[in-house]
Amino acid sequence: MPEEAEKTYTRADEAFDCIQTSIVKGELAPGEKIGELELCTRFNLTRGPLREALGRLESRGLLVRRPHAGVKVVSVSASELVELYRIREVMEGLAARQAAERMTDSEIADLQATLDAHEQMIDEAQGQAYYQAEGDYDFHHRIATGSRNTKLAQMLLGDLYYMVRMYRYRLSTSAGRPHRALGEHRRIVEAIAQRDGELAEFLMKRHINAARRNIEKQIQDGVLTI
Amino acid sequence: MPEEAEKTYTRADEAFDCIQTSIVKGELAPGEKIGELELCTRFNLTRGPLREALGRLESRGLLVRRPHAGVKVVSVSASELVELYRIREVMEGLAARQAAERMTDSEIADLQATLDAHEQMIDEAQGQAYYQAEGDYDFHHRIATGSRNTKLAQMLLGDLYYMVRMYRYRLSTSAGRPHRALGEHRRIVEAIAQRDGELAEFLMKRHINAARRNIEKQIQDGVLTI
DNA sequence: ACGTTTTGGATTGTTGACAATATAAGGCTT
DNA sequence: AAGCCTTATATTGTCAACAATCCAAAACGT
Repeated sequence: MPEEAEKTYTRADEAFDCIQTSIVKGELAPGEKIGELELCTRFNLTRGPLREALGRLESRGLLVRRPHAGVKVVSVSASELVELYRIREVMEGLAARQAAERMTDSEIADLQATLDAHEQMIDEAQGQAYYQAEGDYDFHHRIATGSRNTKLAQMLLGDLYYMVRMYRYRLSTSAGRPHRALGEHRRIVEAIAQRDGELAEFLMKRHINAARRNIEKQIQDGVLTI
Repeated sequence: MPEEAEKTYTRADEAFDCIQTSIVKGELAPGEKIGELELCTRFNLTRGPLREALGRLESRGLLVRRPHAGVKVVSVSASELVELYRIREVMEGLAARQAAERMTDSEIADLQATLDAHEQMIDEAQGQAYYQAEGDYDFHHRIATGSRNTKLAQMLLGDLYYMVRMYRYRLSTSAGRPHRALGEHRRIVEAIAQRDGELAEFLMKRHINAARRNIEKQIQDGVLTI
């Protein structure tokens, strides 16, 4: 047999995943105060593992906790969301540069293939923001892991993306943006394929910059109220 | 009365702080396997709060945990340490730029004052690496918080610095480096005082780059074996 | 009627006992 | 003698009861 990376899952892991996805999907709204007992009944577990999971979620910044007072889902202000994109800009810029230096040829080929798939998704699911977002997430995910920088990938995938995705669900991507974003993705992968790390970094930073400006515009227009 | 931000500390918070500092100070060596009972007796607490603290520490990447097998302190390889500095380069570059835009005049004055204090420390405690490291930490800490970017500060202060400090204790700063580092700090603060964000970013990136090269040299020379 | 204090309820923090699992030692087979 | 399997121990994961704390509603005084 090739490889059995089967990790035994504990109840706390389970709780962590469940609550995290619930927050990201918006089933637990930002700012909402949640009781431990309520969570226990909802996810079928006892308070021991739950509290361990809450500790992890707090440390990741998805929850805020006041002793004896309870837990509530973190609510990110509009300005804080913009700040998140400023961080993404520099970190993913680095990830793109290191990915250009370190991704294998087959990984790059895979990446190009997924871009084709994304294009189809955009054409088919015309305006289905959800699938566009998933495709975008997939792209950035691959670059992060492709950087071969363990901590960088961990910070991007484990911290930033979850917070960004919390708001992806309510962000209306403006009309032409998906196609333009795909084009930007293509150029980034081209730079990576040519092993031009400097260019990949530049293009990735500009790509996220554009996304940030798009959000700032929505905030100004009052479309996005947080 | 002005403001009472007195937070009630729970046993789990206590455990978290204790274990974290123990790891950073090297009292718990990297790679060391530690039992829960041992930790309980050492820090005088029971397993409930302890496990919550362990969850937080794992999520921050200071521990690795295998179900039913135990916890062990994370051990960062030499190459991973270098990668950490690559992340610091871009993130602290951003922090410096935003600090230049957002720090108050009095904060900047304070920062300049601390640099004077650092200079004295370096002169007095000739070669006392510990105090140099603390001064250096203080400088970077102030810039991170001065950026007014909550998440950025959280990631730098809560994640990266602890991992870097784990190794600061065993890194021998090369002969002339403290003075040169102080000079670099001075120029960064100058740029911030002039509200030149672009320059501050550039200088900060170069500063951390130099620190990284210093470490790489130590690794090559075999001084630092991880 | 409004603000302050007090008390009750509910929720969180903590504890110790119980169940499940991995590591390690010992015996068996080849 | 070496390798595999079995078993025993110790450690971790889980649970349910107890204690401490905060929040809100009611009672009191002004």
